[in-house]
Formats: sequence, C-alpha cells, structure tokens
Amino acid sequence: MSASKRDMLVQKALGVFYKNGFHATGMDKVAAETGVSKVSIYKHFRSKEELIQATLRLRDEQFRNWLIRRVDELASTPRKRLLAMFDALGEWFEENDFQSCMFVKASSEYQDRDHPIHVISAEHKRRLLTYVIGLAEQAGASHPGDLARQLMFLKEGAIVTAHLQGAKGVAENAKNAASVLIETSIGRLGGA
Amino acid sequence: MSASKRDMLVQKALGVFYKNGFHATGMDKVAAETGVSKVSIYKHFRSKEELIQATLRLRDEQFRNWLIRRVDELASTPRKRLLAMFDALGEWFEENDFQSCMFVKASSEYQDRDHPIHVISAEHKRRLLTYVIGLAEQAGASHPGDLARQLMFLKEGAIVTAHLQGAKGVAENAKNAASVLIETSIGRLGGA
DNA sequence: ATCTAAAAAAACCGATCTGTATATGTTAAC
DNA sequence: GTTAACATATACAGATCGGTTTTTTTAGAT
Repeated sequence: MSASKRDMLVQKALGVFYKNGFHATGMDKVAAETGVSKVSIYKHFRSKEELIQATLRLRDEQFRNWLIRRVDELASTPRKRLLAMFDALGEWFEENDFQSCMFVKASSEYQDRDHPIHVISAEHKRRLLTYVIGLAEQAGASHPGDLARQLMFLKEGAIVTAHLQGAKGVAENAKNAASVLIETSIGRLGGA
Repeated sequence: MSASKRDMLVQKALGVFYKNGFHATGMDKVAAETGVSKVSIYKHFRSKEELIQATLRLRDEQFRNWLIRRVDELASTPRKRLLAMFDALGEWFEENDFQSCMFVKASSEYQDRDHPIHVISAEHKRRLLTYVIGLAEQAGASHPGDLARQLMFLKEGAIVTAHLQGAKGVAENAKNAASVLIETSIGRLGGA
C-alpha cells in the first residue's frame, strides 16, 4: 500500500469514526466505507485502536492547520485573531457534517487517563491552548495563560452546545463573551 | 421487584455507564455490577437503550437537584449564586469519580438528533440553561438569556477541560471569567 | 412443612465483534 | 509467459454482544 493510499484510508476512517463513534463502528464497516479490505488494514495497523490513534493524529494536524489558517485569513492582529477564532468556529458549526469535537468524543469512549487515545486527545487540547496563549501574549494580555484558558472554555462550551442545541447564535454569543474577556484582560486601547 | 429496588438498579447502572461508557458496557456487566440478574432487568426495561434512558433521566434529576441545592447553600443572592455555580462545579471536578458530563458523553455515542438518548441529553442542558436564565434575570442582567448562555459555555468548557486536562485551577479560572461577564452584563454596582 | 411467586443462575440464540487464514484475482517487472 | 508482490473477497475462530429460555434457588405465606 502506497503512502498516499494509507493516508486516504486514515482519512476515510476518520470520517467514519467521527460520524458513527468508535465502539459503535466495526472494522467491517471501516473496510466497506474506506474501500480497503480488512486484511490490508491490519497489514498497516496492528489493531483497531492503533487505527483510531492514527485518525486522531491526522485530525489533530488537520484541525489545527485549518483553524490557524482560517484565523490568519480572517484577521490580521493577534487581538482580532483571538476574536476571529469564534468566527471560524461558527463556520465549522454550520457545516453539514459537524458532529462536535472528535477528541471530546474519543476521550468520552476511552476514559482511562493513561489510554493512548485519551492522551492524544489531551495533547490536541494542549497544543491548541499553546497557540491561543501565543496570540494572547502577542496581544498584550496581562495574564495570557489565564485569558487563553478562559477563551478555550468558551470554545469548548460552544462546540458542545452547538452539538446538543444546534448552531444558531452559539458562535456569535461565545464571541461576544470572548470580546468582553479580551477587553478586560488587555484594556480597551491596549494590545496589538 | 419493588420500586426501591428498581431505583437502586437504575442508580447502579448509572454509575456503570458513567464510568465505562455506553457501547463499551455490556448487559452482563450491568447485571454483575448491579447485582440484579439480566432476566429481572429485562422484566422492567424492554431494551438496553431504555435502561440507559432511565439512567439519564435519573442523572438529570440528581445533577440539577445537587447543583441548585449546592448553589443555594454557597450564596444567598442571585448574582453571587451565578458565581457560586463555579465553586460547586469545582467541588464536583475534585471528586474521585468525576468523569466529565454524562450527557455530553451520551450524546457523543448516540449522535442522531432524533435519538431519544440525544433528546434527553439536550433537554438536560436546556433545563439547566433555564435555571441560569432565571438567576440572571433576578440578578438584573441586561440580557439574561445571553449572559446565561455565556456562563453555560464556561461551564461546559470547564467540565470538558477538567476531564481532559485535570481539575487543577479549572473551576477558579472559569469563575474569574464568569465574574467579568456578570459584572459587564449587570454593572459593578447593579443587580441583587 | 409445603406451596407459591419471584429471584437468580446458567445455558443458550443469533448476530456481531476483533482479528486471522485462505484462496482468488490483479498488476508490474522481466 | 512467468514470477513475485500485492490487493481483494471470503470464510473462519473465539469472544462478546443484546436478549431469551430453562432450571435452580430463595423466601414468604399458609
């Protein structure tokens, strides 16, 4: 199997697990949906869980790349980018196949803190936090770590709420809250 | 089976599903952990999913009762109670068996918006929101619905974060954010 | 002590699970 | 055309799934 075929397999498996859940999705279904036979899948992944881990690593890269790029496109200063993050989230919520956060769902099904799937999920959140802390620092926040964590609370809450209650108004409302927190942390005239 | 035995069954099943997940928990395990035979379980619940729904309805009642009572104990004015909610959450996060929000997890495994389990989860969140809107109204918020939704974002985000990153500092940081949002919405001297 | 109702225990059913073995193409190099 | 390396489809193994049937144990009433 070529590297690109393997990537395609992981990409399609990602979609199946994201939509259907992890325990609820059998490997026969993965084979059917990806078009790759079970034998070939198990030639490259020793177990279902290793395949899941590969999908989560791909998702981590793709999601962070998408978010950072989209935020860069939407705003040009660190301060505006902190806010633009919620516009980007709003776009995501409106997508047809939005199904909450894959890592929240993964850690819900694999709850043991030491489980690799849980660890990968935690790492994803930590990497995103690091990115937001960077923006908060550049924006001149008095306590960038605190501000970033608070904005991440809003982000996680918005995701969960958009999943359970529908997307309407969620991103906008979270953005308004973020604006208040940012202005309080940086000052109405401070920051970049 | 007496009503109290049935309640005990649902209570214990709640704990098993909360800790182990829904798809990952078989009915044999439910029977073993609850001490109630499978035959007796199926005498009162036509399917595993109906049992899950019963556990979620119980959880809804228990969680809301606990939160409202604890918030009442911790603070005596609506405005202080909005903040005290995060102290109560912090106590929950520190419990040994804290495992994120059962409804977020349930809706992660049963994602179809029309699925009864998803519907029950959404109802729980809506009821909690209604409670917080009431507090925000009593506190004199200019836009109680918006403020309450924003505080709920913080709550949901704090829960997810405490689950994935550990409880340390999460509730306190969310509370600080809540304080800023409340003061902005009500005014530093306004409200009850 | 005996009858009865309900519980539990155990075996069982068909389906599905993860993972593997086998057998049948398919493709490309030479 | 032959070989080697790969893919697939299929069947299978052993376990477990949700749910049911059958048997045994228990406990309370008379």
